[in-house]
Amino acid sequence: MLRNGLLDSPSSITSLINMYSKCNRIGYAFGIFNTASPDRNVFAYNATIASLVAHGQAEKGIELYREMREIGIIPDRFTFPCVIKGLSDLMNASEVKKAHGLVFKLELTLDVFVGSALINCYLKFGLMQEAEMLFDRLSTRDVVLWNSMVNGYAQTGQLDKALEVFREMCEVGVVPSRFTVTGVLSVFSEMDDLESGRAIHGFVVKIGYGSSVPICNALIDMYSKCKSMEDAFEIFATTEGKDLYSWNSIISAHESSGDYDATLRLFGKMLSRRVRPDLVTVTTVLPACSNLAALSHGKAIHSHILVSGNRYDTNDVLLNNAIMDMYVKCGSMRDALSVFENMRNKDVASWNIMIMGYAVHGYGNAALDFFRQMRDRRFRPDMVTFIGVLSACSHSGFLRQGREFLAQMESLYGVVPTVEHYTCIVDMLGRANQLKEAYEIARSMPFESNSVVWRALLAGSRLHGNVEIAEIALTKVLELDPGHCGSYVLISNAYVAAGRYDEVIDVRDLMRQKNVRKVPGCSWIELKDGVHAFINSDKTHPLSDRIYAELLSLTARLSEQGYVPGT
DNA sequence: CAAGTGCAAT
Repeated sequence: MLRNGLLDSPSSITSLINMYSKCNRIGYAFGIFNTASPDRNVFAYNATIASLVAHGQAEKGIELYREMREIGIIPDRFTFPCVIKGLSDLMNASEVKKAHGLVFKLELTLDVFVGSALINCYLKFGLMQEAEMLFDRLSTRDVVLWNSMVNGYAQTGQLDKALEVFREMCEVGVVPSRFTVTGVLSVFSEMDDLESGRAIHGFVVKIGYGSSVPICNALIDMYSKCKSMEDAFEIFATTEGKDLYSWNSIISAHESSGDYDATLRLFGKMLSRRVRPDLVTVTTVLPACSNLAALSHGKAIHSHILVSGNRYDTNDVLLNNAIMDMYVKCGSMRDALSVFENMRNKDVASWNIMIMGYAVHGYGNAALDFFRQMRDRRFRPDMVTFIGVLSACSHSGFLRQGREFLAQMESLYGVVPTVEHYTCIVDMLGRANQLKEAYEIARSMPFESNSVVWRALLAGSRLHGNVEIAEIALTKVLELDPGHCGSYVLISNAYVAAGRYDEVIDVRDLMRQKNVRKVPGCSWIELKDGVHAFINSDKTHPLSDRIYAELLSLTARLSEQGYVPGT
């Protein structure tokens, strides 16, 4: 076509580039731009830069911007919005400052689009004063500009400021748009302010935005963050044309309310409705698998990620951490390790997950080995790292090293110990029957003690049948957390271990008096067709006879190996 | 010839 002279004018080239860009064919758009080399004017450059930036290829777009500057093409008011957006994607603050200087020189500062791009960029960089100054100077502040300010404050966590700007915009008579509403709803989600969220919901209906999918999505999220699940589900159920955000929002709502069964169910429903999950979906669903110890579901999601080509960024650290954590919590350190070893980018959390995994599965040496490796590769251990390290010492009985780590974590690594670290130490000493020292630490540690610490001490006392310390610990637990039924069971077991059966009855009485009920123990077992929940002594499962038979033989094999259950 | 803002997970 080009050779035939049908598209020989610069304006047709620009139109063609725009057409391909709109159809998401940036390869073609870029190709047209490249073949049209003698006819490249500012229009062709603008269209191509815009296309590249809009499709996440800011690097290439900025390259073109530099090229057009070098050959002496003067950028115009259409060039800057996409160039600034591109520089903001690349987090290149110094180039933005330069571009801003050029905008000033070319007298384009009063253009709303250029101004808006600059404002958004400064907001993204957290340079609030710069953004405010530009905003104040623009005389024609349209609703888009107001939205940028409201959302900029919302996204940087300055919630009060976001609401202040929102009120100001309403006062000067600018009618909120759909974009305003979603931003303001996110503020109320973050503030856990159900009443204000409901008020916005009312406004949404009144002004006729009720069928906007993004607004419904924001409402789902607001209601779920404000812990009103019924409302969240109601909105979801009535949203016409649910998109990826709708599904991700409702899945996340169930995940954060702790309903992991429903989380997985909704994920399956989403797939059956042919809505394709993305990185956000899987990073929300994986923890649900972890919590249910649903290894096969987790593995299925992992496989789905691996076979989905470029759909997922398999170098994403958070995604890989979620996969590793799932394998750790489902008990497969081997799979976790293989993910860890194949990760190109690792962060402190990646190491922490492995250390904690080895710790709780009883591989104390492996945990400490990973700690040393992480340190040698110049990762800075943090609070969580030391929880893992101390848990490793506790679970594997490395008393000397545990004490050493606690003593050195601040001086050598700059991590100030917290109650949780002391709890690990109390737990460690308790398991090792060093109950006096454990009690001393629980009593005198430099923090307000909490029930978790005393429960750790109680668990240690039970394990070794130390009724005296168990009683002290129980008193403390009940003082700090009166409803905790596990404590009654623990002390009851301590009396059993000490042979003081008459007092076991006292505990049952006490529980009755305090109206405390033991929540039945529950375990999960994964069979071919899914995860099954078992409540202690539950005989309702269709296969319970076979399962209990299997459990009995398992227990027998365990005791042959010298394992004595601590009940 | 053509442009700027929102909602989901860590």
